[in-house]
Amino acid sequence: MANNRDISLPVVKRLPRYYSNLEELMREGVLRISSSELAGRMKITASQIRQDLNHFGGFGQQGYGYNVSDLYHEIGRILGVDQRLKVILVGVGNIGKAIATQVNFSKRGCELIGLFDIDKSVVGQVVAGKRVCDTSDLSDFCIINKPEIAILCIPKSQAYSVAEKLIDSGVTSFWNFSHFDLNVHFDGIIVENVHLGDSLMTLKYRTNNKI
Amino acid sequence: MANNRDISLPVVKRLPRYYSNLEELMREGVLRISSSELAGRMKITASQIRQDLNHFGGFGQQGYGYNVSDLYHEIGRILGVDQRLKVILVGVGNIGKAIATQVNFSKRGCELIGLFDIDKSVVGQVVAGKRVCDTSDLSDFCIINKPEIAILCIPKSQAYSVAEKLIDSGVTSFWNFSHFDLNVHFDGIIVENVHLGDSLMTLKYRTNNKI
DNA sequence: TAGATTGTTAATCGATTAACAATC
DNA sequence: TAGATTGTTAATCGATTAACAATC
Repeated sequence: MANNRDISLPVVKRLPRYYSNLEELMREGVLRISSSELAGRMKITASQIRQDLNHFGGFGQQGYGYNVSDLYHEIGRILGVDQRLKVILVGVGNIGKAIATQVNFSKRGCELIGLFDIDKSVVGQVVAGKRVCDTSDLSDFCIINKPEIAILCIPKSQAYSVAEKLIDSGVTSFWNFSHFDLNVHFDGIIVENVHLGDSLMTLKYRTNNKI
Repeated sequence: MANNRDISLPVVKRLPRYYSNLEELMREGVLRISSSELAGRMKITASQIRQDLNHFGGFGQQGYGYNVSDLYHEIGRILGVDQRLKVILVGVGNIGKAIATQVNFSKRGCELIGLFDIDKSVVGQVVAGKRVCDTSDLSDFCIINKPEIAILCIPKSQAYSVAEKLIDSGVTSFWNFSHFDLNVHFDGIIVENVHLGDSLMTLKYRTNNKI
């Protein structure tokens, strides 16, 4: 079994997909599954499934396959679904509001502990059961509450100064919905980008060129 | 110059990033740039930039580099920013509303021509300047108006039947925000997935394991 | 035991990086 | 012309797939 640090990003990105497929199988009442059956369902190869899982340990049994419930819980553990990582969200506009209310944080081992906006007309509003705070309180809040993850739903123009503040206050991980390239401007941080505009343009290109 | 069909997905996914970096350079008034300067800005290699661009043609000049404005417009043309691809959105909940109002469709060569929801209390509302229609009108609308792209912001449980209807009515491309695996259930369609939950879990794993 | 299927090593494939001749 | 930098080919790296011995 490899050290978790050695796991490549493509493997990590597939873990949530395994997890939700196993959840589905549990709901269907399936007790065991072979790598090739699961591969058929997910339209990937059985080899890849066995390779991926064996990065984390031997969860299967020769001649039998994998116990669905066991594997589901193992992957849940790997993904830390029963953690309680503290998350804050900055920028409670359309997207921010949607993320705050729509994403099931607790199911994924996160806890949304603060919402921030710079706009005085938004500050004080209650979103997802929480009062939106003023961005000027951001640093103090982070130093006291030590959130691990910040969600950025702010305009590109504000991203640099907000990220700088957050990094100075100890935040290292960003779920970045802003159109700003955090990795280019800061070192040693962890970033997942959700660049909606880029995603749409990629889709458009593929639509035009049938790929 | 390769046929557009031969362009690999990793290359296609980088195009929007080149585009927005060139836009930025234009704003800064930079007239020319070498592959290594651009590489420095984007934290990628100059080799990759030259490889990527040469899939589409020789846009540079030996000893000089690339003309920023020319390259910007070439990539815009490749991405089809002055097209008017017809897009519909199904599921006007939190996320759907945010996408409809926040994404700049016209800037990206798209036109949002219809919004649909199954919930009677949402039907009739005006979102992004458009009246939300009933999902029961979806097939007729698509047969008449022939949208190329559908945005799915619906629950997993509704995804199969909605996608089937859309495919039967001629839609081939999906911007999929639902937690449903379209590619597994339908062949020959083009899908860009935005699985927010998966993205958050990936970020969490990376945060826990510092990768 | 025989059959099935894993865990793991080896082969292949594809993407990225390096090198350099072409050329502006 | 000399210097710079591209376009393109070759080398490397990493991820995926195939194969098979181990074993339940």
